[in-house]
Amino acid sequence: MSSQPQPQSPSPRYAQIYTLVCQIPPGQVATYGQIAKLLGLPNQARQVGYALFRVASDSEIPWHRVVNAQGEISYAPQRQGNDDLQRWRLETEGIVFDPADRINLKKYGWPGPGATEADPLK
DNA sequence: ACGATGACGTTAT
DNA sequence: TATAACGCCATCG
Repeated sequence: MSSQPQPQSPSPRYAQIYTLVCQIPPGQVATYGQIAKLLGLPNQARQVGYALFRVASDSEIPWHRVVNAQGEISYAPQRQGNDDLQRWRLETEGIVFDPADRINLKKYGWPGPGATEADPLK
C-alpha cells in the first residue's frame, strides 16, 4: 500500500478499493457490499463493482476474489468471457462452487467465519 | 449541466 | 428458494 496502484483512475477513492481487495487472503472471497461498508460506503456496493470493472483489465488486483452477496460470480455482459476465468481462478484457490454455481460465503467469506483459520474440515 | 447506465443489495411477492 | 421491483450514488455520453 505504500505505492499507489494509480492505474488510470482520477479518483483516489478507487485506490482504497483496490488496496482493500488486495488484502483479501487467498482461498477467501468478499462481497461488494462488505468492501463498500469497510470503506465507509454503506450503500455504494455498486460503485465498488464499477471500480473493479474499470481496473480489472489493467491491474494485477485479485478482483476475482470479489463476488456478490449471493456468493455468485457477478459478471458484466461485456466481460462474459471473463466469468469463466474468475470461476477457474477461485477453484484454483481451493474454493468450491455449489451445484448452483454459488460459493458458501459462510465458509469462504472474508474475513472468514473462523477468521483465525479454523478450517476444521481440512 | 442533465439524463441514462450499472461487477449490487435488500425487501416483497 | 426463485423471481421481480426499488433504491443509492458515482461515472459516462
